[in-house]
Amino acid sequence: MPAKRPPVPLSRERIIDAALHIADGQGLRRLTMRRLGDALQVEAMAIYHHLPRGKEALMDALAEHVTTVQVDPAAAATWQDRARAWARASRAALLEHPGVLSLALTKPPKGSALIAITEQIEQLRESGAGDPAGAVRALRAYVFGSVAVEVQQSGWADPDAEVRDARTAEGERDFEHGLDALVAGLGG
Amino acid sequence: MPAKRPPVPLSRERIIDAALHIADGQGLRRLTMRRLGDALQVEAMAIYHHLPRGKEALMDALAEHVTTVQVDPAAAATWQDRARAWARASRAALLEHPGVLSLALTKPPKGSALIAITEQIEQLRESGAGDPAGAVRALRAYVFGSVAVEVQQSGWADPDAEVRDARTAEGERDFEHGLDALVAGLGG
DNA sequence: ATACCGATCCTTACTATGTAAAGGGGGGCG
DNA sequence: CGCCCCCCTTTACATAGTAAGGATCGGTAT
Repeated sequence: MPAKRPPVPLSRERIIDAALHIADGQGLRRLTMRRLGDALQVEAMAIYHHLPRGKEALMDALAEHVTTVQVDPAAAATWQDRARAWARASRAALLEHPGVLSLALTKPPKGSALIAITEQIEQLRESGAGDPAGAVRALRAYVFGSVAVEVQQSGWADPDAEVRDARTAEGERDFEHGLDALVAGLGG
Repeated sequence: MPAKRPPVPLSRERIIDAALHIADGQGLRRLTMRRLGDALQVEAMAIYHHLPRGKEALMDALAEHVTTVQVDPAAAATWQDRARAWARASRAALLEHPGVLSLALTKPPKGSALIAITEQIEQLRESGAGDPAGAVRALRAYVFGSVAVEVQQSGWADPDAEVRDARTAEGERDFEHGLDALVAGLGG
């Protein structure tokens, strides 16, 4: 009497959400197809129907998810303010899921993440930045590095640390401080 | 008839060198105990004698290896020059082994890497930097992020890219440019 | 020399993981 | 009612990490 239907049907979104939950809660190493299946009340192989390339596709999707950000262009007029808004949004997105940070830092941007980057370049160009592509590269580098150091220092990798949120007030202060310096430096 | 001795005896350094070679050449995911054993002309289990905690210890050792840098304090007098020298050395060490970059970015510093950091803080303090710990955090963040973006853009992760060296002239120019801005910003 | 011993390496075996292949059941359409 | 397709399950296999227990060697004490 096998082959029952799961309570709620599977979907790409539900898979990614569950994967993020597991990676954030127990680390990327413990994110396995079978565990992911258990979390979704489904056998592991069911996932392959929604993510045809298996775990590789899952990893790509996770990286894409935490690196895709968009900011309202109307919220800021100068390219400096837009750059800052984008950097803050990126930092927030990455800190929300420290478990997949290594993927975000390692995998080259694809799909929606890549689109978001080109959009950001366009926004900076329109608002008068010189070398907008270089500015976005520098901003991405700054955000990536800041988040990496913040997560390291929050003791997130430590399995027996009660710290489950990588965000700290000190980290935010440092981030804002360096961001101001970087944006100022991009002008010259 | 079993149990022959390997041509040249195993050692922690040889293991780490071989592991770096595999990770750089075929990616972290292909770095397996058995493959590492093959590269060393040894059975996989022999490695555990030199790295008692197994693969976890190996990963820690690799991260430690590419994040341990030292700069001659006599080579630069001002804290700005020392900061720049340290940043350049760190970047070079990380770019030399792009295969283990995700470990370096993710794992908190331990052992010799941690010692090198505290030494660097001390050097900056002695040469007159205000908030040397904050400066080192900012420099580490900048180096990490820059290298991450450089490696991403070099197409290193792409399995069928002929690019086996992540260093580019453009990357270096951007790095130096941002480094100047950051060091300037740290002064205020 | 002989007997022992500890460091180093091998063999075997077990569990966990990713995933290819094929099967089953349920709903919609003819 | 019969057929088919979509979604999920079963089964199976290659590969991974590593615990447990030998085997081999060089050296040391007797």
